[in-house]
Amino acid sequence: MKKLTDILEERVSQAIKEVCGQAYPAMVRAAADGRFGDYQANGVMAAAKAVKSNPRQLAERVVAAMEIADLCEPPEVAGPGFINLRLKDSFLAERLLGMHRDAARLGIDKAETPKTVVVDYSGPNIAKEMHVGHLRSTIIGDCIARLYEYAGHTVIRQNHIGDWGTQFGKVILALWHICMAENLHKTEKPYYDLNLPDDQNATVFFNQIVNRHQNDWCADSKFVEGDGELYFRPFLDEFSLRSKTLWPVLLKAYQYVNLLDEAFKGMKRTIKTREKIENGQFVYKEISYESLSRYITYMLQQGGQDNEQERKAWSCVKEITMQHCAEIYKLLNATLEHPRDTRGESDYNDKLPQIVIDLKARGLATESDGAICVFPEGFKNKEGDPLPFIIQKSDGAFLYATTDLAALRYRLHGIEYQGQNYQADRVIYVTDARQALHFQMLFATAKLAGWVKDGVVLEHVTFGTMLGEDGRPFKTRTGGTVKLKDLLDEAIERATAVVEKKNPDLPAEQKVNIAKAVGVGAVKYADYANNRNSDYVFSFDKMLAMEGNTAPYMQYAYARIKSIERKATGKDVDIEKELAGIASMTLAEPAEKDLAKLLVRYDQAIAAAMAECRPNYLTGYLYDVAQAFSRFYTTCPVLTADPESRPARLLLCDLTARTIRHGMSELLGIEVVEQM
RNA sequence: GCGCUCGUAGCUCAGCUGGAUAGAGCAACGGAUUUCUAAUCCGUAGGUCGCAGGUUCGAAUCCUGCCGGGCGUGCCA
Repeated sequence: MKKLTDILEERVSQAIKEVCGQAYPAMVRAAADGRFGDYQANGVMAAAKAVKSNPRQLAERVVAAMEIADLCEPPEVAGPGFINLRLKDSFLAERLLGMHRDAARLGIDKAETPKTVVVDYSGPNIAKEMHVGHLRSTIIGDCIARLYEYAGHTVIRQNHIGDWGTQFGKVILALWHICMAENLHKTEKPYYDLNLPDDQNATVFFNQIVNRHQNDWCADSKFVEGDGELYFRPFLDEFSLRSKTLWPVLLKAYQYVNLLDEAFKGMKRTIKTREKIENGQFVYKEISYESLSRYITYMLQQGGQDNEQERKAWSCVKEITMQHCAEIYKLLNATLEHPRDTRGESDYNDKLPQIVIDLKARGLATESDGAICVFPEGFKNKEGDPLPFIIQKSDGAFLYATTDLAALRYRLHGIEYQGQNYQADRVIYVTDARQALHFQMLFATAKLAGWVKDGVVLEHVTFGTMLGEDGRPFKTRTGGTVKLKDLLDEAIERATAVVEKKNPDLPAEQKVNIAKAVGVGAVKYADYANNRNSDYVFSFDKMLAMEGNTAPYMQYAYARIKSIERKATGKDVDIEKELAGIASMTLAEPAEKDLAKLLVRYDQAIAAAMAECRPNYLTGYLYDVAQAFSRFYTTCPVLTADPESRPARLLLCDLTARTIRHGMSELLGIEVVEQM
């Protein structure tokens, strides 16, 4: 079905055009106040100004010229020139029935011209657990992807994971430590399980570790010293089979390597390493222990056969991390589990030099203080000088600006996705607001480079910070970052307690499912319900409250409807038959009418949420629906209603349930439950 | 300094390209349950929309200035 507001807009605009001799938008909106009608057209006042006539009189003439009797009661002119529209019962009924007939899409059409939309979101880092900082990007991005997909566009999700940086040497080292602990120190407690000594004994302790490290390295030799063929390679070969159990160990070992790195700053310890040279021979050299992880990173980034173990280790770590992320995505109901949706920094690695070469060749990038920079117009630094977008550091290394440029070019020029080639019409980045300047410069640079065709939209969808109840960034009591898993587990735990209290007689398995839906749903919904631009205060108590604009409230409304459906047969009500028999309906009760009028606005709510990538427009709408339903529920009995009014009430229940289910489950990725 | 962003009821927040008397929830107070899940509903009270100008028939919304918070601002991401 055509969008309701579009239909009204068209009719009123047509009348304005007839009266004024020129087109002006009718600006049809849902009425601010029910007493003014259902919709109001605000455009006449602006049109009156343009044609220099009295707005009230113009409105009268527009009303006279308007052909809308099939849709609305006779329109009224009010105030300075508003036109108030009240939907005819017959038209309202027609819309409701149209929604009812279209089970899959609730009467909402797909976009006439489907676009290719890239949504870049979540972006976790390798070898780290997802934490609360990833929550907003993941779920807001997911909602945007779902919205565009539902609207009929081709959505390409891009999880731009942080899998290529200076920390990878450390991660590989951590993996190696695990391997050595398992093979050479079976009887001892691994170092990464030990508490570190205090300052006094630290030097001795750390020296022991380096010595052991050196000895281990020498011991792991089969063909030549330190080739890692004895232990490390077999370890890596079997890694996949054990990845699940190794994940927590890796996290610990990685932390431990970080500690070592800190501890060895300035200690001037050296350690032996090897490097393969041209003729196939190894050369050995001593490097400072401090720089070991950087050295491994260097080897990794060199690529090639000689550094195969580093690459293998790296890909093992990537695999294990993505398994962890997939679990979180599954729990969150984020549609980002498929490997094709992940394309991280490393995928662009070999494209980076060319990006710099191209930009230099076009004269866009220049050298400044040793770094290669683009200076897009309009960006200034503290001194008022042009602000650089640095694409290559003075030491020759590339940075995230370079990677982002490569990724953007890939998205604009040709994406390989499910065996087809796409070019993005729209690229949406979902990251926190602190990166706004970076993306402005990124987009400006891409435009300077001529990569962005006319009509292509680059968009940075920002969001604010999650705050604790003290109003400061959300942290654990000890000041650490909160793991996403822990956060969700706690939400589920709290929800379990509520379910247990409210509905102890449900089967255990069902209670588990309800607690998960309610707990995770509460966290997601609370985030969605906030204007994404503002920082928001995270509170379990508020989001799990059953009152107010919360997931449980929505889920409860849905469960009540399902309960009516279950009880129908016991009261000799054949819902399907009654729904099928509806040809027209009268909605006598105000609560019925209010609910009905809200239901036909679903298309508008989705359009608004999509236009500005604001999930809170959708939650706001769904909350209105749920509230209207709750009022209806208390004043209008359904199953025991008169045979004349019952079919309409059943229809309202059915549409409410489907709207809530669709909005919550399909668009927000929040499960609804049959009982709670 | 400059840029971005926020400032709305005691608290947490909505407010959809400017639209009529600014809305929810919590907290407070009062009411509703022999009837489909009271995890609900109804009512009362609570606001100089940070401040001051400006544009407009009309401003929480747009513009300017100021005040206050957060973030960013050349080799981290």
